[in-house]
Formats: sequence, C-alpha cells, structure tokens
Amino acid sequence: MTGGIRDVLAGPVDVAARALLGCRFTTGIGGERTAVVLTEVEAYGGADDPASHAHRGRTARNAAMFGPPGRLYVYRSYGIHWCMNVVTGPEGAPAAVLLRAGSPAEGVEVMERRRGRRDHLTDGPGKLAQALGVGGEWDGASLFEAPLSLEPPVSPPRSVDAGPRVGITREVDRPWRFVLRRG
DNA sequence: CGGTGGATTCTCT
DNA sequence: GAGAATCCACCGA
Repeated sequence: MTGGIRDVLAGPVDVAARALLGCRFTTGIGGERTAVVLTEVEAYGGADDPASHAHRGRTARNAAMFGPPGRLYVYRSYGIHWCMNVVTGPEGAPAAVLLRAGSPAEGVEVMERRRGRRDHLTDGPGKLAQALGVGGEWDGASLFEAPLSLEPPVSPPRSVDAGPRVGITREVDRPWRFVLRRG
C-alpha cells in the first residue's frame, strides 16, 4: 500500500467519490473537534462536465479545483450557505467531489450549537459545512493537514447507490450521485 | 459595469 | 409544496 485514500483521490473523480463514502472526515476548527462519516457525495468533472463549476475553465472561485488532490474546494451557494468539495485528479485537471451528507460521529453538541438546532445536523451540503465549521476561509486547505483529517473506513461500504445529481440544471442524467446504503 | 441565477435551507401553509 | 433569504462570480455589453 502506498498512499491509500490519497492515491484514489488522484484518480478518476467518480471512483474517488465512491471511495469517499464511509470515510471519517474530522475537523478541529476553532479548537472544537467534530467528525462525520460521509454518506452522500456527488462527482463533478471539468470541461467535459457541463454541470461542473470548472466547465468554463479556471476562475477565481473554482481555482482550488485545479490544484492537487486532497484539498478542499469551498464555495458559497445561493449567497447564504457554504458547500465543501474534495479536489480530485492530478493537479491542473479540475475535478471535485461535493460532500452532501454524513452521519455525525463526534462533537455532536458542537454541531448542534453551530446549526442552532438538534435535528437535521448534517443531511445536506450546506448543513454539513456549517456543522463542521467549514467556511470560505478553508478553500484550498489540505484534508491531510491539521486541523482537518480524512480517514478511510476500516472495511469498504457494503452497498452504494448511484443516481442523478441533485439541484443542477445541466447534464442531469449523469449518475454521479453516490449514496451509502445502510446495511 | 450592471443584471442574473445558483451543486440550498428554512418556514409557513 | 411553494417562496423567501441573500451574496458574489460570471457573462454580456
């Protein structure tokens, strides 16, 4: 074994997306430790993927997608929420995996405070970023350097469902949304 | 340089 | 199930 999950993130984005399911994503932002197990992700490619932010080339917003794999791409959605992606593929080739949902695994009380509620803590991309304390200042940060960490699951997920991506208007038929099926 | 619309979430009906 | 909230990157002029 060489780099484990890091090698997978350097490969094709849809393969990387599947591999991220079941991973434990931990943040120690603001001195408060929170973690989730990723349960829902979506893959986004580059110029060949009309639904991707990188479809029209490099811009100030999507620059992180062109960087090396294993970093965060964080952007503001609908002027209100932050959404997190894991950059994949080789440097210079834009691709990223949107983290849509997870299961709270650590620091639940911190997440409750950040979210301002006790239910629906991490069941959407904006909610997940808020619960973990991730905002725009983390755009480009490495997942393998403190205060972030990404740990692969002990054993691979038993079953993964694939379907169309959510909330997009282009390329709606590409089945690049992956959901961890409980079992 | 101004108009536009989004990889969303919440509240209310 | 529908509509509002709210910002800024992007695109066309």
